Amino acid sequence: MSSLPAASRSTILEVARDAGVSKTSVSRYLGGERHRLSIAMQTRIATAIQRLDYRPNQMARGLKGGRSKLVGMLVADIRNPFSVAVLHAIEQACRARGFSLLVCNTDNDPDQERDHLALLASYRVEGVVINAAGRPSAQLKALADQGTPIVLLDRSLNDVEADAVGLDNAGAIDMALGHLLDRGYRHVLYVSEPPEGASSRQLRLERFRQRLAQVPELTGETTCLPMQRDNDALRQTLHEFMSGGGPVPRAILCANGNVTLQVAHALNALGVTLGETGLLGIDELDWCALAGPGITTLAQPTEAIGQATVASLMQRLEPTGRQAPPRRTEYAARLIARGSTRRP
Amino acid sequence: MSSLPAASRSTILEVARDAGVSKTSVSRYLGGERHRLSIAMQTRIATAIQRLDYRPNQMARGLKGGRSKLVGMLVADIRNPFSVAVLHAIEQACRARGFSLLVCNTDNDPDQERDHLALLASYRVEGVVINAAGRPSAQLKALADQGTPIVLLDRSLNDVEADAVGLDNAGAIDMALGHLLDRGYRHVLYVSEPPEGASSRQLRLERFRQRLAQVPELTGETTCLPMQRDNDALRQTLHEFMSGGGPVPRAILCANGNVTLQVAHALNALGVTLGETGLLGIDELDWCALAGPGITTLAQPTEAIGQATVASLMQRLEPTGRQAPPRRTEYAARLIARGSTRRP
DNA sequence: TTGTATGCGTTATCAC
DNA sequence: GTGATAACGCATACAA
Repeated sequence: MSSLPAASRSTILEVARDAGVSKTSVSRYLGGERHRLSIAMQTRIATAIQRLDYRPNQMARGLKGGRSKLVGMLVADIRNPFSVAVLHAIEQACRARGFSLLVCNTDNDPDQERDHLALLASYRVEGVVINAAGRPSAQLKALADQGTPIVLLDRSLNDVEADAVGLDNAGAIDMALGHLLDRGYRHVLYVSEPPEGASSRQLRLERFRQRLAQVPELTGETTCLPMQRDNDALRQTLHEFMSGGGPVPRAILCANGNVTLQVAHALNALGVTLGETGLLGIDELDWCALAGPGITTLAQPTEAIGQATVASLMQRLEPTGRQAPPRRTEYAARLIARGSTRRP
Repeated sequence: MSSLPAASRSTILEVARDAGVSKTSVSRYLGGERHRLSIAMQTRIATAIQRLDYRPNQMARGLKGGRSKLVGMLVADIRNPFSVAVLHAIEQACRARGFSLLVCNTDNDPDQERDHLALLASYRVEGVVINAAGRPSAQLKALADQGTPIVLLDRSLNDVEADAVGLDNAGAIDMALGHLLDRGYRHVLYVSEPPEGASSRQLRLERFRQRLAQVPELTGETTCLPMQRDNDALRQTLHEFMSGGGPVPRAILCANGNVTLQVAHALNALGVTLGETGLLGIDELDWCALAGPGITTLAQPTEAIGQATVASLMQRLEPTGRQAPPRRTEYAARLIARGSTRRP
């Protein structure tokens, strides 16, 4: 059995010929209109499809009806475990509904984001999930005008009308500060990446400051730094905080998983004892139980977030759901207390 | 400025009309044949494209020439940081060459793998990168016969002719055992996930046994377990190893990053002191420096692996490269020594 | 240098 | 029930 070189895929026409029927009938068979065909024809078509190992060409299908069966997803940082967890849930949900996911990583670069958005449009994706890196409002508006539903993931864009799904950021900060207070900490350093262009970062930062003003038992500071590896600036900042003159005991609150990682590295380098100095991070990471006495975290319900995202999208795809006003879906964080917030 | 509902995207025909030229000329303009057009026409077309915000429809484009500009990637476990790192590199490389990446996660499920492979075929992807979960030989053969280049990532499939890229597994095991020997360990437990269907796991396991037979100073055991969370079986196995009667000092060698994580959790629960008992893991993870005295690892060059993968694919896409015999590209691991292999 | 005509594989609109 | 046939948006052989 010699394999023919470049045996081009069979088409609906070949199936029709093989079965001795018309293209139309085959198309109907595939398009969920079997009930309109005679049993005899159904079986003949089924046989032909099997024999030729026929697979419909999604390109052609998309060209004709505008139904690409594709959902596009823009991820700001594919190496972020939180993003991947949500991505995973989204992919499953899409798949369950007959959609495939075209994933684009923007590496937090607005330029790449713009390019990728254009790309997704050119593939006529039927919906877009975007974990925005910049403010691609123009592109998104173009998509929206074209009738493509958009869901904003984790980060909102206030100048674009779209559903949004994410964490209850204010609630998370409240939960974090409540826990730290419970555990007896009195002075908190909030460490974040620069909040520009990431609404969730802004919201968390804002809420932190707000709560500080409201809760007299608590004082604190904030610092925003880019989080590369071997971060001297971060180490320096932490060092100053640790040796500063504020109230004690002190604690550090990390705005997201990436920050938690870098802060943990820096504290490690500084020889800080976790617990004595509190440490709490937003985002659960699979190693948090392993670092020192374990790092206390606020887990985001990634599965629920992913499911809600796709649910929103699918609703907008229904003829009835198109017009509804934008809706924001928020989920509460879940506290996972570990040794890093247990004072000796 | 009221936004028109569902303002359908403009087509090449509208651009042509707007510019007062023929479709063909516009098509040429976009297809990299501008040099064949008069300057006047070029500018008119450019203007029209801008004004209409025209974007070529990739679906139609792919339909005509079979050039979907899509590369499909099947990843066995999207939540594995190693896979994501390689995925990241592959995406960048594809993008640099004008291709987009259609990513499918199979969750190590051969059924999902088969489905996704069919899906990729239906989108007429021009190449496939597969980090195989099962033995989808039939599907891959169909793709290959159809002329679609395939690259096997990390895991080989011996009954399918395709390029392969991955780690030098034997070399990595040698390096690991050499390091453990250097550091004075004498008895090694090799922990792996079940190797069935993952060639790299098989190769590493085999080599471990082989080296043990060759090196008289070293004795050891192997165990293969599925790596879920809260793994009682694993904890039990490790406990027995630690309290067993073999030579000392003892060390544990983890077959991949996932194993390292679970073993670290189990050792943590058992209260084992790292270093006194050696621990070395294949795959570098970003928290390895943080667990106890730091975990020694063998890093895979994920960037190089990703680049080589795409390079292979692109070579096969050239008319000249189609016929070349399958080629295997292997990269050496890099040792990152930390406290977990430093005896007190 | 530019334009015309045809076809890619599919679905939808008609007729029969 | 079933089958021609016309789009869908684009690239390309061919003609001018």
